[in-house]
Amino acid sequence: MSTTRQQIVEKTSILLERQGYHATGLNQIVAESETPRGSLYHYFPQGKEELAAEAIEFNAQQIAAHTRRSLAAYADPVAAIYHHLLAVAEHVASGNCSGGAPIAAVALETANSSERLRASCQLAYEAFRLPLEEKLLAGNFPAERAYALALTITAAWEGAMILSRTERSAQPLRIVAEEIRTFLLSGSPAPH
Amino acid sequence: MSTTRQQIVEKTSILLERQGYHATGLNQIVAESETPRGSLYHYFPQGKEELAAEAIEFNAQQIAAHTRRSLAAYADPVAAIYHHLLAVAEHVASGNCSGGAPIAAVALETANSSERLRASCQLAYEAFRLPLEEKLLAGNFPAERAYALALTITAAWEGAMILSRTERSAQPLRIVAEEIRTFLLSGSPAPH
DNA sequence: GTCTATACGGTGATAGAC
DNA sequence: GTCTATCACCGTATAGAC
Repeated sequence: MSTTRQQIVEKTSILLERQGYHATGLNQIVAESETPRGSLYHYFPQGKEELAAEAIEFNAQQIAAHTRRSLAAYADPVAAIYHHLLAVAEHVASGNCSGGAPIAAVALETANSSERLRASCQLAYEAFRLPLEEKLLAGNFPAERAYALALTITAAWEGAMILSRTERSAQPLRIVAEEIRTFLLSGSPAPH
Repeated sequence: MSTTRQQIVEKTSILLERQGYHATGLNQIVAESETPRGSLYHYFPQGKEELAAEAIEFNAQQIAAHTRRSLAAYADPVAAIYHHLLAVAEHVASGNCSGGAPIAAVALETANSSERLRASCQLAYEAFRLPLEEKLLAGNFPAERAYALALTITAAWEGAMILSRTERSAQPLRIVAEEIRTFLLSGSPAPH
């Protein structure tokens, strides 16, 4: 797989996360990824929409993989999820981060205007939720509970990302991580 | 207060909710609000940013007022919040809605590029949270719990809005509403 | 595969008449 | 207060040389 192509996709995913779809121009992508101008339409003949769709799917797979690795640190699903969320919160707080809320901006901007990008975002949110759901299932949460809880965690975390970015503070992420932990504990299946 | 001016602000708030900041052009605002082209820079001499800031604050006050009215229907805060969220979910499902997630798109797009709009969004999120917090306080939740819970509800609901828009289904909103109810019940202060 | 040049539409914003 | 005309700029996308 071409390095140039991969560089374009990765840089695009970062810019989309930070600025959203419409604020991210192809000129900026070419400039900041330091790739040849002529390569863009060579690798992505359908233009910006095709590139954005691929960047979103790339971003989603990266996050899903990272989440699975992170959750493997604890056998107990509640502890695993709690520590995973706290680690993400501190990573955001440290500033070494594209922004948090990896695809929310694109999802909101394009849900009504591009079926292709909407579908990519839907796949991405499933990719975010699945590692959580699997971990809860492995910890003996019933299937329906695991689904509803994983969906709720995904929603609460995405919302907390928005609040933290808006307030320029990791505090909302930290608070929501605590509340999620409390909630999961209150509904944990009895150990046997 | 001038009707023309108010029409511009209201239409802008709808378009920002549906499309975000960069996808919403001044031409579209003028056209769809059916206001005179010359009025825009007459009422908003600082241009698009000033108009957007006012639209966000208008939207926030509207939602806060609606939330307070809606929460007044039940004395018990858990029941009040639950029924309020369900009503919003069905309103979104009905389609008579600008989109849900009133300011999330703008918040994400502008958090890193416009201090003014970031500040407006921060105020808006406080306006969303306060009615919930007040209701919980009135129901004898301790102050710190009321704050953390109201913040978490705000985050989870904003995230659920994004998921529902992306999936084109009110199901995420309904599920998250149920989970929030369960969570609040598990942590309710003992009645006396 | 990559480059340069360019077409063409739309953007926010301004000037000046009325 | 409102209208029209116009500005300079930037967006995506394309054509054709190399």
